[in-house]
Amino acid sequence: MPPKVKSLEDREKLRASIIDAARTLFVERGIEAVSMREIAKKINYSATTLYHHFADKDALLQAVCDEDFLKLASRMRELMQLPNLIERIQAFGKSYAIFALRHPSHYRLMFMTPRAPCNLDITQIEPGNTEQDAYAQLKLVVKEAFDADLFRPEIKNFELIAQTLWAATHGVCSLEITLGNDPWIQWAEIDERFNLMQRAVLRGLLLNPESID
Amino acid sequence: MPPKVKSLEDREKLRASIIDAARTLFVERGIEAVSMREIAKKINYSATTLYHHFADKDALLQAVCDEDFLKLASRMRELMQLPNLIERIQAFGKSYAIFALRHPSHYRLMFMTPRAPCNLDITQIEPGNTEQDAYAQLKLVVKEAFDADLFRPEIKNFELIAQTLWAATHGVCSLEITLGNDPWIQWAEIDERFNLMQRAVLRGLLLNPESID
DNA sequence: GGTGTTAAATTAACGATGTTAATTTAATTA
DNA sequence: TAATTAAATTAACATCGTTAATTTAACACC
Repeated sequence: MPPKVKSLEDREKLRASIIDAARTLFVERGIEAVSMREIAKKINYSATTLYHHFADKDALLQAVCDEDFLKLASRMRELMQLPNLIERIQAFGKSYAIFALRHPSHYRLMFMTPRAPCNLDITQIEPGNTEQDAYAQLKLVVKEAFDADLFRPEIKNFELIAQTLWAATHGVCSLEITLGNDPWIQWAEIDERFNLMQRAVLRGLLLNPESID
Repeated sequence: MPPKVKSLEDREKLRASIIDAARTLFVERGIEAVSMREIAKKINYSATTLYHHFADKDALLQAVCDEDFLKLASRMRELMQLPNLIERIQAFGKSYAIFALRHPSHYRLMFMTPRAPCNLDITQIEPGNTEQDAYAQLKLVVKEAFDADLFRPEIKNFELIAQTLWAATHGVCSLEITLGNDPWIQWAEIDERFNLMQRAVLRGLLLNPESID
């Protein structure tokens, strides 16, 4: 018994519920393990209906990621008001890590899965827009600190600094996600690992490393 | 026209050729995009033959990874003779990164794909054996440097240091693999990113950071 | 109020996948 | 020569992403 002719609002609602169902399942069991049919069944629709809202599974995945990117960006945005620049950078990293470790499957989707080079065509997110793009925000803080000569002078490129800070936190989080439960490694506590990484890399980048001791 | 009754040597040879074909295809096009039938066709066998040598696709994948882990470990092993401890640590990181970036799909298989917690049952590799386990080697160098009091004294746990060094390099490499071609980010040169990370994190960990300037 | 038109959903179907069952082939053993 | 058995094959199954064809029902107009 198919209903008919929906308002634009209803269409939007259905689209959102598809995304939510997809995310829940992706996060629960991994992307490849979830079929379009399952996603559809979860919201009591037939599989083909999904194709009226998304071109294919990849497009649906991209939509899920988009929402998550936005959420991450808005969470990050709250930290931008911290007055002390270095504290702001530290809080930024910590908040990012908490997001990653609380939503490991989201994080895997977003930053650990090589996908078609971030389909700029499909994605809704405008790169560089600090409202939407967490990386753009990181660049902003780092640039401020860079302009205030807080970093070692031989580093000429502030974007390189941002990328290094990002990679450091990403390294800790993604290793934890991939191998955190692996008996092969006797992992130290994740907090210890994160803290040491953050302190070490900052000490190595800052002009006055003792300022964070 | 099926041949028949193989010597144990022949069996081993076929097994190896399956692994090689699988690796080649996995690396070329990614794990999920490659079917058992394709792997089989590449060596002129039917798909079911693979199942006489590997329980399923995952077991075949594990076998591919095992070989790669061994290769990585043996490559690392050559560096262990460098006399200077810090140079050895640096060379270790560099060699690791070169491996990761030259064989991104291998690397993805090995360190970026959450799989059943490193099936200690299935894997051939003995964790801790420095002949087979690159991480065990890293621990060894780091412990030596730790015992020589090269690191900051407030860091009490040498394994934590090893894990931080690993995460730093992994962060740079895995971001490059996932997003290196993404127009969203204006990446600095990968060499720059690697070098800055290595210098920064070492400076942050070492008792005498100026020793690497 | 009936009649098209059209959007939204459905069922049916296609080709490909991982995997299993049943079968064939041929070398070894008795 | 006959029986056994390992190694391979072909056939088949259920499921996947996806497309085509079809049905359902709300609206616009006469």
